[in-house]
Amino acid sequence: MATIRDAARAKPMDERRPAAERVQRPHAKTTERREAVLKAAMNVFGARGYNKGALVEVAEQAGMTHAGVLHHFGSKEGLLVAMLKYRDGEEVAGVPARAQAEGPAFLAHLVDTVDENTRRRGVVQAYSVLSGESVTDGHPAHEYFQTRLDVLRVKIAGVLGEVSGNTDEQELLDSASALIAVMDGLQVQWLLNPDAVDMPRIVSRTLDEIVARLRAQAGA
Amino acid sequence: MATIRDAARAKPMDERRPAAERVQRPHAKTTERREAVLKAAMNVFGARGYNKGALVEVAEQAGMTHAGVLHHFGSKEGLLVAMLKYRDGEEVAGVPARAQAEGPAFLAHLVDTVDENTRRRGVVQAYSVLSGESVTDGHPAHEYFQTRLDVLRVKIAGVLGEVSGNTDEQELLDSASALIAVMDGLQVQWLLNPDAVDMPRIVSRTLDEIVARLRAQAGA
DNA sequence: ATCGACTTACTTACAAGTCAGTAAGTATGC
DNA sequence: GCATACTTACTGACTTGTAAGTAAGTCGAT
Repeated sequence: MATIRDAARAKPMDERRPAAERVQRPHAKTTERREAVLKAAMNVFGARGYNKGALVEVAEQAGMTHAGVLHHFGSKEGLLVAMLKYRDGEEVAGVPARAQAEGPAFLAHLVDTVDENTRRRGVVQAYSVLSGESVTDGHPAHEYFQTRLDVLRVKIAGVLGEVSGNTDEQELLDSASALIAVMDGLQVQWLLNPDAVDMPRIVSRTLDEIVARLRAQAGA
Repeated sequence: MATIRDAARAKPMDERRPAAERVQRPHAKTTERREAVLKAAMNVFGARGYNKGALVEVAEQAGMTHAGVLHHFGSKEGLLVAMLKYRDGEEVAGVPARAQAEGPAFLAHLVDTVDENTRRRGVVQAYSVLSGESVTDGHPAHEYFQTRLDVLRVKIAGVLGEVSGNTDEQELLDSASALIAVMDGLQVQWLLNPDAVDMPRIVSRTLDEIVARLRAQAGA
């Protein structure tokens, strides 16, 4: 997104900060309106991707003009980043115990999430599209997915260690990588052919296998 | 890409077919030039994605103008489809025995490919970006990836059956889905953090586990 | 072998549209 | 009265695709 030409075009840093970053927040319904925009962004970026998803369409779905969206988030990139953060926050707020759960509970929640996802196609599509796009040069979500995956890998490796009693760090990280890969990879397959792939069944079976093998290795 | 407006704008069907589809192919170096364009397309679409990848950049890398590219492939969509087909053909031609291999040899070749891919970042990136994009509404590569995954799933399930002696169709297809998911999912993780993920090791270990479990089930 | 008819492989120039971002104004809550 | 939450109007950059022209390759008939 950020090319050399963009830098040349940029105006001297004046008061261009988006509304949300400012100190005061006078209007009562501001948070509400911003959420409407963020939800619209999920729809549009999920359906069309970040590059092809247009601000006008996001704005329309939120009931304002595209300039209104830019008023709130400063730039298209700002909107995407805000949307990603919002999504994370919502998941934590909506299902508070999930991310904080420890041990077996965390793994159970992982499988539950996969099951819920079969009824939330839009969310799955947004995740798959954006994580695919994020590996391109200079994509605004690059860092987000990078740290997300790193954090998740370490977290899962830790829990797998707890559950299995295995202490081989490399083995635990590899297993975590494989589990994440199965979940993410299946999403794409499921989106392209929902009838051919039973995500929850395959994920839970894979998880069982991984834990069983880690236990066996720990015992040996 | 194909909207209602396109249909209205379309000229009466005259001689608008791209060069390649015509009967005669006069110039000797045509195939060579077309290949140069297709390779450029791999680079550009791999680095930026299909939506953000511009024809001008493809053309530049191939040493012509964007109108020249359109002369050969008719449209941007035509170029992408041709590129996808070319890639498949090249793989078969470059490693003739690979796709046709049966039984254990096929599985060994899968792992070999993963290993090779660690030295072909561009190819991996193109595949990951485009397969992610392909789940969006009306993406030109949607059908390509849909059938590619379906074919691969059935093929792998068949080979897993041969190798393990297991005859549970559902189980074999699930295992195939999981194996494909691991390979595809790891690619994204590897692209985002190459040092954190050892693709060949994890894939071959996953494959071993899958075969072992299918054998155990078959024996029971 | 070579001449002429035709096709191919491009180029430059343009059309038409899309998109993010800016500037300036208005209305409304605080 | 002042910042906020917008809107309208506009700009400029970039897009794909088309039209028209030119040079060169190919081929059949001589």
